[in-house]
Amino acid sequence: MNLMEAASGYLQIGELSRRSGVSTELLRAWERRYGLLRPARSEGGFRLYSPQDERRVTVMRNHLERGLSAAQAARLTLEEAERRPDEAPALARGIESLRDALDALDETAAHTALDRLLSDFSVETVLGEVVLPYLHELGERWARGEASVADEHFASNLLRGRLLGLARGWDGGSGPRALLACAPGEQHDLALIVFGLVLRELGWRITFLGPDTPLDTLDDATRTLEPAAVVIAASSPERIAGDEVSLRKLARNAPLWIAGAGASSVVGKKTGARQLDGDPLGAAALVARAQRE
Amino acid sequence: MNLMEAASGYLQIGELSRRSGVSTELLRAWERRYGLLRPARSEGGFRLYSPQDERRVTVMRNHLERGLSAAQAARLTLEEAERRPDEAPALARGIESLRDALDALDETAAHTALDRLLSDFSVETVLGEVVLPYLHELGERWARGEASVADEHFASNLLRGRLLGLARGWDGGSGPRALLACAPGEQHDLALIVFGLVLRELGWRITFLGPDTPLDTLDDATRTLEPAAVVIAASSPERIAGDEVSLRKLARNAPLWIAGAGASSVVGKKTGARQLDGDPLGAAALVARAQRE
DNA sequence: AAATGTCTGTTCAACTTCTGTACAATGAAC
DNA sequence: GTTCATTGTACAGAAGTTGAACAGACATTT
Repeated sequence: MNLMEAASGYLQIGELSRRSGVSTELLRAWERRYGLLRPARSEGGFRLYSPQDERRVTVMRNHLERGLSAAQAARLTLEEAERRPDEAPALARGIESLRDALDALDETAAHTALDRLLSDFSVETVLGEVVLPYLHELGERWARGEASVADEHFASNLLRGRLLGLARGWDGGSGPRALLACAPGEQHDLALIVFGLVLRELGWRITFLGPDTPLDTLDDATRTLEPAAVVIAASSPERIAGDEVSLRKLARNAPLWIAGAGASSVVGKKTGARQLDGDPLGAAALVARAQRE
Repeated sequence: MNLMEAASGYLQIGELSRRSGVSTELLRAWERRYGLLRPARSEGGFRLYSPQDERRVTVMRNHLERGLSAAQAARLTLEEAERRPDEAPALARGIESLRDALDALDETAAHTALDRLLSDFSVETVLGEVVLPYLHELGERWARGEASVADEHFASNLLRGRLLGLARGWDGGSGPRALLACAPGEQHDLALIVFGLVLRELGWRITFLGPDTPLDTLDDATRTLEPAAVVIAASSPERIAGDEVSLRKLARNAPLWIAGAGASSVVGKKTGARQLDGDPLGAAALVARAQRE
């Protein structure tokens, strides 16, 4: 790295190319064709890329990897860069007021914050950018002993109410049906509700049996409804670990998925169940893709 | 995948084909034959599919799998897409479907839209972000001659019914009492009902005397109920302009507020009445604050 | 001065998509 | 049985898109 780069944090095209894995020719082409980058220039005319430019290249590559055409990827990258100063703070503010309200056990303020968010952003955005991050954070604070049981209950109940409100009518329509339930003893249903909402957006009909569902109840429902997917949420292995036989029976009647930290112990050939990890958004996409095949 | 990004990411036909499992030829055929998709075009003429298009393909496939013919499936898909225009923030979507329903004099659809809104949002949000803006817009269209008397009556009556439904039990509880009435000759009570609902949310008990209330009736009620506030709605000055004496008498027995465009001519020291201007939400907050002092 | 890196502008080849037409399989209508 | 519309698929030739390459001039470093 030369002096200019070291001092200012600016990169020449070669170094940016090495870091990003995009050839120098292509970096110039993206600049010329889509205006993706606006590097400053040295006295001699060399391009000097800022850290923001570097991030744009990363974002551009991510979009390309998802299958967008170069032109679309560039447009989207620029749009996001444009929008970031506007939308991101609004979302951040929303998250903050929601957290403050929930921490203060202030129901009215929490609803107001959610009203605000849902009026400004789509349901998917609110779920993915606010609700899930908040639940994650709450879980971590609870694990560290920073959040009380009361906090956790209050927030869960309030959010559950709102999410179930959004879920109204989610079993209507004509798409494939998914049967959702929490494993026996499992009380945490929020992430599963979010998962159902996202799957609903993908055109599915959702039947939700709620927390603490006995496996034979689930089996009955499976025979009746003949769903295209059955999803069981289990936050720890012991919820279902002893019940491989029931699971195997379930998996014979419908594609069976186990979600949550308790999944890994029972998935596989023994039970015929498949694992759903990661966030509810990605999980929903995965289930939908599997159904199409 | 970040759903917010996906919201504006346009796909070319090849990528949509890979994701949906429908061949490119067939995608084009569905567009040509049934108008199933309406992709935008790039400068060079390439089809650019929106996430809504992607969802339509999913729905179309669902219908086909259930044995419908392609033509029927497409027709159904288009109908459903018409009914469920997603992606927009929930509140904006709600406003639009309410307006569409009221403009079409479609009572069922209007109630459905309101149900949806009230299940997704708090009463105050629905009032402030939907009902009041709609009434305002309707008033303007009426002034420009774009809305007929029938439109205005239909919308008013339907909304009045819903609002009074929300108002059920609003005189119960233990908070301060407000006495609400429209001035003599005044028929427009909707904004006053909204005002009452918001005040109710703030913990007040509401007594509502309705449109066209004689001032001496109001005076009787004031002596009986001893309210913490009396609010008179008057959309034009002549409703009350000649009655300063009655107003003065009223104001001696309870804090008196005059709301609406007719207020300014009579407020002040002469009558002891105070003005309430602006929107009902702000007005309610103002009355509540005044009472606390 | 030599070596290396970067500049602009142009060209190219691989790939994708476009439009339009054609065709085979299916099943309903006559 | 024949006719006909429906529907998924196939192909040809033109055009759009995009990553890569090259040439000749200039910049920077050693």
